[in-house]
Amino acid sequence: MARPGSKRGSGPAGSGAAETRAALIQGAIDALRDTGYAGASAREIARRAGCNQALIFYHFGSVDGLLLAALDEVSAVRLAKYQASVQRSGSSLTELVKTARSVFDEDLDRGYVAVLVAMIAGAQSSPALGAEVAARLAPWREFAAESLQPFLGGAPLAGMIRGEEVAHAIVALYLGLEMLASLDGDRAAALALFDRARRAASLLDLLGAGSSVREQR
Amino acid sequence: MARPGSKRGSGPAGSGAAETRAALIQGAIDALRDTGYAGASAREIARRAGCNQALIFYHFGSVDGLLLAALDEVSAVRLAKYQASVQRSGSSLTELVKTARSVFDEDLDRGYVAVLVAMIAGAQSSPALGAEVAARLAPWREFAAESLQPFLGGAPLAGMIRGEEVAHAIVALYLGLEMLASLDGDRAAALALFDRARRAASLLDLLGAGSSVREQR
DNA sequence: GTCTATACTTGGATAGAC
DNA sequence: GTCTATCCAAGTATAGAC
Repeated sequence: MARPGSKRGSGPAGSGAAETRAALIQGAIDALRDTGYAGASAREIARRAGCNQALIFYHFGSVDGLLLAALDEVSAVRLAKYQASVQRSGSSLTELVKTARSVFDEDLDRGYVAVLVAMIAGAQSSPALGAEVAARLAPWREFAAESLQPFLGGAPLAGMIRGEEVAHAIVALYLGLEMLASLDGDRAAALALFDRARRAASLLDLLGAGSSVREQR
Repeated sequence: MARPGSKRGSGPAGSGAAETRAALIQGAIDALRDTGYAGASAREIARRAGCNQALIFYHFGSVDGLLLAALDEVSAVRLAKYQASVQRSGSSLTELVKTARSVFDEDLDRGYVAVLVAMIAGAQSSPALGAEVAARLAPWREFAAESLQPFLGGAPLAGMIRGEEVAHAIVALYLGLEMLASLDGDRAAALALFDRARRAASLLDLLGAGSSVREQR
């Protein structure tokens, strides 16, 4: 079952074109997480991927092209996981917050949100990159809005808040918490906030228990 | 009143050492705001300051040294203004939120928070820089906690929230809103949030009107 | 204190051998 | 598809003239 067209395997494990692409993308994710956009150079990424710097340009055209592919990868993986987790958490706001907490925790471990933050920050250096990053952030924003929507329809707070506004705030808060956690090297403050939110949520769940929380219209 | 030691004035207006330092700091602020940490190179900053690239190393030792001086400048200027504004806004939460909104608006215009965001993001590239940035962020966090403290003591929500937690969330939210606004090139979503918060605050002000909102102990 | 000139390093990108 | 070699642009930093 040896793959054709691969003469030797000094690079990434497996050494087909797909494996090389995957290794480069993972190298880009690691570099963005550990050193930010400024440190995510072609040579640094290739070093982490264990292959040659020229391959970045062969497979992705440019460094920014690779970084955007890395962002795509992160977005796809995380969005799928988030959606599954949120669905599993059912219709209770308390459960949603608990899910958000564990997801945040895993994000910090894997550096997924760090990648997003680094790319948003790096996007300042070119308008074209900014547009690409914005397009990739859009699904996250929609997802936040959709996850919150069931709880805003007939909840006790109805009329006081609008879905997109809350979603915008949640996304901003998520990004900001990641920045502070990475700066401090300490996620305790962020996790404490999630715990506090969970308690507030359980209160809201109680208040809305008999009312129309689960109603559609 | 000609200053000694300055032979000619092709650089910044005035052309004393202090003027040059100020021009470089302003150039660094502009570069960080417009192009992020990755784009804030010695040559780019010097171009914006209208003077020579070598002067950065003469006056500040390194590019990072200048960027930190720029962050110092921003921190000092903004903190002074914030404190004055918050004191002027008195003891009503509604007024505090209104103040926060106008301050946020001005920050986006001048790019002050953009500088902070860029430096936090850029700090990923070196642990030493991270420590310096963290130290400069500390006063902002303390200020947020102090501003909120009068409203958390005996407010209706007392016991549900702790000051440092809220302050942490506010700072994170502020940073995140700045990131999203700069990415979108549109601050409307953020401003709408401030308006929503103001309405919520006026509700809280009403609820706490007769109670111990202003009590010290 | 400020400039020019320059040394040196790193980064993006391509050509061509294999 | 991958590697070596290389070009060129841009970056940090310093030396030395003025």
